[in-house]
Amino acid sequence: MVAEQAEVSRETASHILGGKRADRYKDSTRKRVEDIARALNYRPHRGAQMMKSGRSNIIAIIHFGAGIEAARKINQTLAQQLQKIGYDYLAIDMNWHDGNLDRLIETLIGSRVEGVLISHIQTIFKDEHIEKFYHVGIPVVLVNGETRRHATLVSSDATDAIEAITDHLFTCGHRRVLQIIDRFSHLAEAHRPLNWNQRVTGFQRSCERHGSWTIVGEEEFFAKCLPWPTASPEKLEGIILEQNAEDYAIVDKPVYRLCLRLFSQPSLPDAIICRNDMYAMEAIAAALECGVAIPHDVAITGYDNDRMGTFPAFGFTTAEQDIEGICAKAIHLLLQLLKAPQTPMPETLFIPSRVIIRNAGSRP
Amino acid sequence: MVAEQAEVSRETASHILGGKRADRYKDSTRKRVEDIARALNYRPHRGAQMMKSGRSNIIAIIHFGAGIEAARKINQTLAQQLQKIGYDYLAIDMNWHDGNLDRLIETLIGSRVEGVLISHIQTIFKDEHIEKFYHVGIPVVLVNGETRRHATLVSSDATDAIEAITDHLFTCGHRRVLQIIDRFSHLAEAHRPLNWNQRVTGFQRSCERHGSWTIVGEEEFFAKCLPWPTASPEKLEGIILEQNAEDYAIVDKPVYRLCLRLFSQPSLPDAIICRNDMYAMEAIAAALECGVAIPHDVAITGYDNDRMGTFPAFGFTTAEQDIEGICAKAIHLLLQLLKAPQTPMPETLFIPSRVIIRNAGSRP
DNA sequence: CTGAAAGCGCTTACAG
DNA sequence: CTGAAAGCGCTTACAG
Repeated sequence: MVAEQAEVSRETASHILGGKRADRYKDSTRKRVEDIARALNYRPHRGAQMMKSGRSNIIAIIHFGAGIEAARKINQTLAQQLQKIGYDYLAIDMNWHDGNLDRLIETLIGSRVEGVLISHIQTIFKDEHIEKFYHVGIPVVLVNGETRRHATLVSSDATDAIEAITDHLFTCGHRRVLQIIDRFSHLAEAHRPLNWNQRVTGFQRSCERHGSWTIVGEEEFFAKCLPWPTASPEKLEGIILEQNAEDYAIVDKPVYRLCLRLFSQPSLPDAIICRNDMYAMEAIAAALECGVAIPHDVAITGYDNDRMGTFPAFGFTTAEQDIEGICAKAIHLLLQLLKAPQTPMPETLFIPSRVIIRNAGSRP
Repeated sequence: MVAEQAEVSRETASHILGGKRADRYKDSTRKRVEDIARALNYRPHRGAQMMKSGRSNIIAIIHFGAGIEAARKINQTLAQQLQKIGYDYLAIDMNWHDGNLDRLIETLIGSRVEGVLISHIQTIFKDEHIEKFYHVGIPVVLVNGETRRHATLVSSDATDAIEAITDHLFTCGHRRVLQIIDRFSHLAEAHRPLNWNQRVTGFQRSCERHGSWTIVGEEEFFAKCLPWPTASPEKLEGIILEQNAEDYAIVDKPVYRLCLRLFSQPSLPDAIICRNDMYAMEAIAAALECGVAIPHDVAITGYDNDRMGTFPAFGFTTAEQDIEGICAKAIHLLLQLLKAPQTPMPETLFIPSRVIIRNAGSRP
């Protein structure tokens, strides 16, 4: 340590600079030490502090998909809330990592992070990875995304919001409402993404109340559903159009491509429910390109309340997650686990979203 | 250390697990130690390692504005390139920090980061903050943004790109080209943002070659420039419209608002050059709202090559930064500084951007 | 091929 | 009010 070299005492400096027992010392001594420390540009060594105290005071925030506004806001909110209660955080953007998830986890454990928050977890991040944290006693809480063993998930629930949006569309006079989604109906219920289940359930509930619903794949849709039977114009109908899930991983702009195809057909649906605002913008870009008037010819809705949707020219109906609420809950659970590792935790904890009705969702 | 407790030797474990002198040991010993370590879930303590070796192997990446795609890509590229050469990184999103920049810097110094990369530095981050790193011998390299004392800046250069874009617009037959920008002409040359200078210079160069240019504030523009004098229709003219710089900080969607006002005028410019693709989208949103046809009535151009601009419906001319090149250069300089702290460094190092011509920039 | 020794920079009781 | 002692978990020469 430098401070005492330059002056007098030894770990007196530690007391004074550490702040804990600073009051026990004479003002003169304290001042002297502080001055010297400043002059010598002294900074405590974090590694040494961690080693002694045994605590790092660090929570890792592992996140995916910085491309989505709502996801960014969640990460930011997590970080800010952690800071507010005095924790430091270590932000890990999984998009920045070229594979080697194992090495990352080793690093985090080696850094002695005390807890882990994972937002919008993706399939690369598996049960066995969470397990590594679990083995060394580091609690993990998931924020939006999917469930994993040995971790609690706090997530927004799209069910009610999608139901309300669908209701709204039918109420506005739309007859045929299309929900575009990636394909998971071929998997067993338990293997379908949570969010997928929520969207489909909410949609179905509304459709059943107003009319009927079907679920079809993309090819089947174009082969059998179009052109629409014109028999009963007053019949209300919901259609879930499943695109190949790989399209979402591999193909750039999957919804845009689908809509280009759709909008070149002679008969259109009245409204399209998109998975989120980013995809809603893809639909709108396709509509503009094809000369389809929004919302006159087709209404579009999204999810997430992106900035882009706030322009009246796009202005689609959407839903907003309770970001503060989700983050607060997740951190609360993590803190509980930190204090009492054995606390029984729910597997999932859902928080509803708020619907935002905008003009592009309704007939003008 | 756990491994030896369970088995035999003591710092033999360190050698074997550390990997350095592992070859010196008998296979049997090695295997035994490794097995035990695995069984006991041993992870070296990063703090302790750092303390001993005196090196952290960590570079901090401090970044702003995750809302802009190009900025995100730069941060990601920096991180990946650092990893490739064996460094760990610590990502700091300044948007996540509620003030308290001093505390952040203390933390970083305490973490013994070996170097700092700051991308898209903003005004809150001042010379004196950089100085703190400088005092303790941590080199700082800036990536895009502004210059600071004791730091080298590696940045894209917009000059040539803006000149080429302006040239292109004039060549396409546009007469009156408007560049929208925030106001800095009232400051002395040295205090204007680098990027501002580049944009204005590139624009002026092109205008001087094709005709003339003027620079006006927003109010002055609406009071004096409109409606356009119709005297000489073949005269080519560039106008730099300066909005109040505070608008960009305080007002949401400054370009959108300006364009709403502009598009309600009886006579329009032929083309509008926006600061980046995000603002270009604001202009487009305003155009759609006002029934102004893009690019027929007004052509729009941006900068940064965002995803949104790749849809044909928006498809504005833009420019793409050489992100790989910028990052490689920045890291190269940082490494030099790490090896030889006294290496003389240039104050700034500019890397040109590549122009991408798209339909919305030209008359159809 | 393996172990004893020293020390990285700090903090926390404890004894003056 | 202040200092001597012990130890956090590791690594790196060095000596067997």
